[in-house]
Amino acid sequence: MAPLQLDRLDGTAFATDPGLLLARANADSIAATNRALAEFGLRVRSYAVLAAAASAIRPTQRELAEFLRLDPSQVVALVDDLERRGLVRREVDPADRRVNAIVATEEGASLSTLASTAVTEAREHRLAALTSEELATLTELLARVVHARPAE
Amino acid sequence: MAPLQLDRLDGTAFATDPGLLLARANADSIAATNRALAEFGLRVRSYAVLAAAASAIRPTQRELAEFLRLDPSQVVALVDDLERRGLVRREVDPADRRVNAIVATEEGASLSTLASTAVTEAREHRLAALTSEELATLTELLARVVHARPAE
DNA sequence: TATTGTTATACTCTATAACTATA
DNA sequence: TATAGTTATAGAGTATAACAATA
Repeated sequence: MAPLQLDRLDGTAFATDPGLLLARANADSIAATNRALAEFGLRVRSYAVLAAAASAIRPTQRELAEFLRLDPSQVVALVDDLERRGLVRREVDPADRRVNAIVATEEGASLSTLASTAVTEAREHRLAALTSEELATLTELLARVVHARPAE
Repeated sequence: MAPLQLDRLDGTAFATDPGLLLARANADSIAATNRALAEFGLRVRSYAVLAAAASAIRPTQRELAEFLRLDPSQVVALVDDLERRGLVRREVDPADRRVNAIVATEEGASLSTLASTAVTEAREHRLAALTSEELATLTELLARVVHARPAE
């Protein structure tokens, strides 16, 4: 049988550039995840906001922006959309009336659960090349990188 | 001294979602890399094309699109820009005149070298939380994921 | 004064389809 | 017929600044 012909470019030095690998892996991840989310009317970013809203932690819009690497104004648009669809609510903090906690409605919470299952399945298919130990290692290293973000 | 206050959202279940971690790490990576590339008039994507063109491998536009997860039409625009600036050339393949090999000019090659140094420095700063062994592990796992991309 | 959320705007990136020239 | 590259266009995502309400 014919030998597996890997991409010629994968042999070059810059093919091991971590930033480039990150970008390629992320592009694949977004494409596959958006496909998995399409049936729920969600995309990667709206799903992330919904999942955060469905947690017990009652994130503020500011926290969502920081956590998801979004500008606060982008969070406004995402929350507007989810709120119009009855999936999340803005709850004004009585102690500081500038602040909105974003919480999932009952409908939003169950949609989040369904979507989460689909996302997990798509990921397992996509990351089948890794053992579960390797996936755990990858996840832990990425978490360290993300948490250690330098100030500037 | 005050305890380190991690992001509240980092305690939630979806904070360990590999896709989300990938997206957050990539957002940080793109932002930091674009800052490092600004003085060269490059951005992440144009740098990637230039670096590929500066390799010995003479990539075609099709290969660049596949490798960088770009649509072929996006490669046209990126190469147009680099070509206008005298950094790369399109060389028609005499054996198949539909195909262009993208090769760096002398000026493009030296800019690529300078930019590569800046990108590496920015990365070392950004990934200082990882040991070099951990970085090697992260790189290898990402490469496996990227190469194993399922058909659909 | 500083911060949260909001509006407005422009720019970059991505996705799709149709076209041409070669094969 | 099929493939490499191109053009055109629309949509999604990102970046910036200015503003109102609240602290």
